Formats: sequence, structure tokens, C-alpha cells
Amino acid sequence: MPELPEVETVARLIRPQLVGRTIVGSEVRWTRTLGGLSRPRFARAVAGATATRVWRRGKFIAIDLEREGTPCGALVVHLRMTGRLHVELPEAGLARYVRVALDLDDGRRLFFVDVRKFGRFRYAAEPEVLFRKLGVEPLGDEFTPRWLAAGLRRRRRMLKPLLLDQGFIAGLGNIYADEALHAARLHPLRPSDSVGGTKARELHAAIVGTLAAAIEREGSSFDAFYRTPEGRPGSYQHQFQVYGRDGKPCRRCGRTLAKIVVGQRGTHLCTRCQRAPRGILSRL
DNA sequence: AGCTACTCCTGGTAGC
DNA sequence: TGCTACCAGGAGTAGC
Repeated sequence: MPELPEVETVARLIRPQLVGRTIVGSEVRWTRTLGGLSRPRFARAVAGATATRVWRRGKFIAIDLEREGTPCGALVVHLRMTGRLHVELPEAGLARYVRVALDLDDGRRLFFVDVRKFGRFRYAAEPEVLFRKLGVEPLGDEFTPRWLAAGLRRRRRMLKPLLLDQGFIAGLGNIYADEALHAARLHPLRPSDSVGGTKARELHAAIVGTLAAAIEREGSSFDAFYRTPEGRPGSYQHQFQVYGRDGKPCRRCGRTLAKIVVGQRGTHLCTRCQRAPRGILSRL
């Protein structure tokens, strides 16, 4: 599933293809992908607009637009589970899953391909409004061990759902939350306000380290879905310590890894490395 | 405030 | 072989 490392990879790779290009036409094959805007309104909003910047906020990709030098909103893309962006030539087998296509002034097209239709390709006059509810950028300056320790203390929640809350930290998803908790030896059900300064520092390092290492490998691909805009799979799946490894031995201690459900999400962990909090007998 | 359940979608797969 | 039932999963929303 595209999380921060995958989204960052996509943004980096489509940036040089899009910046400076003007949108001369649009085709919408699945209206709900637009997130509420009608096709004509969308078409009017983007026609004639030029892309000035491609950037990432949490799991969103933003493409800033302008007309005659005046900013005029942005395209705000969320890949959700199966969304992809390609400039030109989506693989032939995926052509039927194209939901939106934009015609560019150099004759190429920007394709938004999304098998499960959960992704969004929106136009926003004021993208900042969409981003206001997002939490801290985990690779930004504001995300420090001190900030995390204070945040964990203040929010009294189970660690796993808290890490997935985009209003707390923007960009973590199911995979990297599980990997970070394992790296920090913290149980996903542990109440956040029971985590002291030392463990908070470990979790901070685990989050930053996991995300940075995954970006270096262009994210994770373990099924047919996530690919870079060039069609390449990422390779961080080979570094997974827990995600998708239930039933296999923990690489750190040898214990068979477990899979439980936390907040309707599959959650992978080592019950030896990640000790259950007091009072949690067994949800295994 | 925080938790759970439900919804959106489809391809893949387990089970028969 | 072919069928059905069920599952995964971000995020928004509703209800407790």
C-alpha cells in the first residue's frame, strides 16, 4: 500500500515530467475519483493551468497550478491502496483501470490508474485547507524525540491506532507502523501514555529510520499494485522484519511472529521482542 | 476523547 | 474445473 515512502518516490519521479507542463485537456472515466467535483467543473478548473511544483504532504501528492503567473489551486492526489501515476503509457494490462487522464502540452498524458477506485485525484482551489487536519511530517524538523514523547503522553491511545492517525503523524500506514513498533520493541496495544522518554526516543528513531530506508529503496512492492511511475517495483519488502511474516521466525529472537487485529487492521508483531502491556492477557 | 462498526471497491484466493 | 464466499485495506462517518 502506498505510504509515505512510496508516495515520496512517486512525487520525486513525476516531478521532472510535470513541472512546466500545461494541461490542455482532461478525461474522467470514474467520476468519484474526483472526490465530489463534477466532470465539467474539474475540466474547467484544470484546463490551461500550468504545473509549477510537485510536492508531498503526508500521503498526499500536490501539484501546484498557475495561470498567467497567478496561482490557481492544485491537484491533490491520494493513491490509497492501488492508485498509480504514470506520465504516458500505462502498462497495457492496466489501461482498463485508468480513472483520470490529463493531456499535457507536450503531447503526453498523465494517467491516474486505480484498480480499487479508493484513490482520489482532486482539484482543490485551496489545498492548504485539505492539509490543515494533518499531523506532523515525520521527516520534518518539527518531529523530534521530545515532540513525540509529549504527544504520546498527551494522547491516551493504543500505539498502533495512534501511529496510523494522520492527524497525529502524517504518512505512516499499516506496514511502516508495524515495522517501526517492532524496531522499537513496543507492543501495538500498549497505551501511548505509558511510554517513557527513553522508549519514545527509540520509537522516534525507528520511525525516521524505517521511512528513510524505505525511501532509499523506492518503497515496498509485494503484490501487483505499487509501482514507481516508471513501472519498477520498490525493494524495501526484502527488509521487512514483521509485515507479512506471521508464522515465520523473528529475525531478532527466533520466536514465531504473530498476527493480531487492532482497530480492524492486520497487525504483525513478535510477542517476545514486543512485550504485552499489563492487563492485556491475550488478543493473539 | 477514544473506540467500534460500517462503507467504498476489486482481484485474488480459500474452500467446496 | 468452476463456483461462491470472503478478505485486504486508508480514511471518512456515525454511534456509543
